[in-house]
Amino acid sequence: MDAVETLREELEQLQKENEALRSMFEVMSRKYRMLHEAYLRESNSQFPTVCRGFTRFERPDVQLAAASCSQVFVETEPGDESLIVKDGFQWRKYGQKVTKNNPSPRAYFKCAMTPGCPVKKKVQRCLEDKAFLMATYEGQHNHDVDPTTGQSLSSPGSSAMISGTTPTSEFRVPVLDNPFRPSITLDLNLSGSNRENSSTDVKYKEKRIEEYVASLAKDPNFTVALAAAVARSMAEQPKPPTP
DNA sequence: CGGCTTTGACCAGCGC
DNA sequence: GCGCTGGTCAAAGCCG
Repeated sequence: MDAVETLREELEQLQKENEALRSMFEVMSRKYRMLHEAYLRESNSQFPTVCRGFTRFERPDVQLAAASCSQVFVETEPGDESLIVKDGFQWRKYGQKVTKNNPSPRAYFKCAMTPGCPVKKKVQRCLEDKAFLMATYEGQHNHDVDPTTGQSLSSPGSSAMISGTTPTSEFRVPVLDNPFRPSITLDLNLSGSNRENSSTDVKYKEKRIEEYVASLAKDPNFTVALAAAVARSMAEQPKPPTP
């Protein structure tokens, strides 16, 4: 009988923790919605300025003047194990390593469109969600996009969505002028998603929430990450009218 | 045959 | 000084 009682206590404890986490997540979601609404209001009045550094650039001069280091998250097809990010440029792979914190190998690429182009990129599967590839761009292209491809420019700091080349979706976390600035990723679609409600899935959700809350508590750049999430949300919506 | 990818080796930076 | 880790090099193999 003691075992049953112990289990019951553990269950109650877990329920309390679950409730606490749920409350925290609801607060997060509420704050996200408020920020998102404020962002939409702001972007309606001064859209190009607000979006600088995030997901939508329309002007090539803004693209070329943008930051020299950025990260892109690219969703891949299920079962696609390759580390190829289609971004309109030609890349030569020069190395691959398995890093300490991620069992997936990291691939190293150099821009191969012109011999002297200094741009490099690193591509690694996202640890939290293996459906995503994380590409880190360093440097700036000293040339324009290959006109034969007809694809939009996607140099570091620019963030034009790649049209017609890939069915993937992506959002970009700008690292601005500091390439060593840490960044975190947020999947704010967690609430209200259509995941199955199996027990393993509930545990998965709880674990994810726990991870998010922990990372938020530790990371002073929450605002940056939240802005990136807003940018992602913007990217998934129909393009707002430009003035 | 030339260009690209793969992969083991090598090097530099950093922490202990 | 040593070991660990990330980044780069370069030889070998593959493919069109």
